[in-house]
Amino acid sequence: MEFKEQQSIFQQIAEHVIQQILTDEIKANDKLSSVRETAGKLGVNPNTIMRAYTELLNNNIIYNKRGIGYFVSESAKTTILNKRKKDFLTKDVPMFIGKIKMLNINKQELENIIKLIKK
Amino acid sequence: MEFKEQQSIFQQIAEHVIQQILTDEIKANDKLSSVRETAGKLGVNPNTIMRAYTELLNNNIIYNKRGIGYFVSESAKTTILNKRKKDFLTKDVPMFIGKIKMLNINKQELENIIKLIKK
Amino acid sequence: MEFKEQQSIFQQIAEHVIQQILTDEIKANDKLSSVRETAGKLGVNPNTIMRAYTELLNNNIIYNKRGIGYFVSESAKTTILNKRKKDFLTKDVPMFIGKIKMLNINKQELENIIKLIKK
Amino acid sequence: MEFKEQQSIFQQIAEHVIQQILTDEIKANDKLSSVRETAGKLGVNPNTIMRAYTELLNNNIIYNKRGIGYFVSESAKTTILNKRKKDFLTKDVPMFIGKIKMLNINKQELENIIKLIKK
DNA sequence: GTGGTCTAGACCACC
DNA sequence: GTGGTCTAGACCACA
Repeated sequence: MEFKEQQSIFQQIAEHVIQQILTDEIKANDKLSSVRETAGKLGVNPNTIMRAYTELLNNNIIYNKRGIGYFVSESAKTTILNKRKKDFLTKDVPMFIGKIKMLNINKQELENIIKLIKK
Repeated sequence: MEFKEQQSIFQQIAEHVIQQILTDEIKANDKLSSVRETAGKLGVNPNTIMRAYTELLNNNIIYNKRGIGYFVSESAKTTILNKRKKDFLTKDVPMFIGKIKMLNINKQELENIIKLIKK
Repeated sequence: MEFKEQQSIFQQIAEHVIQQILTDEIKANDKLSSVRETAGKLGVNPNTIMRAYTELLNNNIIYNKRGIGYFVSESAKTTILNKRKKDFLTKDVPMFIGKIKMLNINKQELENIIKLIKK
Repeated sequence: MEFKEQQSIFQQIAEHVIQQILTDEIKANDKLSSVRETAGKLGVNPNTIMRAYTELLNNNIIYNKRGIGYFVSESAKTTILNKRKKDFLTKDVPMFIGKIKMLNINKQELENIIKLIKK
C-alpha cells in the first residue's frame, strides 16, 4: 500500500478499511488484522494504525473485544453509506452546481456532462 | 471575514481575491490593498497575507511593482477560468460520477439532482 | 452472557458470581462450576476464569479444595455485604452528593430523585 | 499536578481543563496554554497533551485556530453540564438506587443519607 | 511561535 | 497473543 502526500497516513488507512467494508472484502463481525500485524505489513508505526482504528471506533464502524482485537460493526456499512450520502447531497451536489454556474458551462457541455452522469 | 478551519487561511485569502476578480469587483491592473492594510483589516498576521499574494503571483494572477504594490494581471480572469474549467472537467466531474455510482443513488434521486443542475 | 466493554471480563465474571451469592442462587459451600466448564459455557479463555476465581479467592469469598474445585465460603455473603456497605457509605454517598452540588440540581429535581430513592 | 494511577493521564488532563471551565477559571474564548508549554509544566510528553486536547476538540468543548492555539468554545460550559446531568440522571441515580436496595439499607440509615443529600 | 503527524521503542493490563 | 498508554524526539505546515 502506497500513501498519498496530501492526506495523513492514518486517515488513508481508515479510509482503506472503509473501502474494504463497502466492497464486502471484510464483513460485519470480521476481525481486522491486528495493530502490530497491520503496522508490519504496511511498514508503518503501530501508533499510526492505532490512530486509524481509534478513528473508526469513534464512528462506530468497528468495535473492540478486550485482548482479542477489532471487529467490523454489524451496522458498519449502513453507517458509512448514510454519512456519505448525506455529505454528497448537502455538500457535493451544491458545490457541483455552484461550479457549473461560476464557470459558465454552456448548454452543450452541460448536456455532455449529464450524459456521463446518466450512464 | 471569517475563516473555515478545514483550509489554511492564506489559501482562503487567495481564494477570496480570486472571487473578487471573477465577479469583477477588482479588474485587470487594479491595485490590491497593501499587505499591511489587508492584515489589519482581517486581523491576521502580515506573513499570512504575504503568502497568499505569493501564491497568486506564482500563478500569474497578480504581478508586482516594487515599492508600489500588487496588481491584477491582464490575463488574470482567463487564467483562472481556464484552470478551473480544466480542473472541473478532469477532476470534479469524474469524482461526482464516481460518487453517484458508489452511493447507489437511485433513478428518482438522480433525476432530482439533474433538475437542480439544469436550473 | 454478554460483556460490557468498560470493565475487564474477569471482573465481570467475578461480579457475576458475587451476584449469584447475594441472590442465593449459590450458597455457602456450594461448588462453583469448574474453570473449564465455565470457560466453555461463556466462550472465554480458561485463563480469564482462573483470574476471576483467584480474585474471589483473595477476598475470601470462595475457597479451594485441591483437585476438586472452588466452593463458596461460609462467610461469603456477609463478607461481601460488609465491604459493599462500607464502600457505599464512604465512597458512593459522598460522590453522589458531590455531583448533586456540582450539577446545580434544583429543588424540584432533587425531590423527584428522593422520591425514587424512598420507593 | 499529580496523576492518579487508575485513569490515563490524558483523560485526567482533559478532566482538569473541564474543571477549570466549570469553575470559571478559564472562560469562553480564552486560550488554553499551548501544547508544548503545558507539557513542560506538567512534566509530560507533548503527545499526551495533544491527545487530551483532541478529546476535548471532538466533544466541542474547545476549538482551534490554525497556528495560534486552542480556545474554549462559547458553549463549552453548557455542553459539559448537559452531558454530566444526563449521565447523572440516567446512570448514577439508577445505580445509586440499585445499591440501596441490594444492600438492604434500613430506614434509619436511609433517612441519614437523605439528610446529607438535602444539605 | 503554534498545532499535526509520525517513528521507535517501552511498559502495562488483559485474554 | 491482543490493545492502550506513554515517552523522546523528529519533521512539517501554518501564522
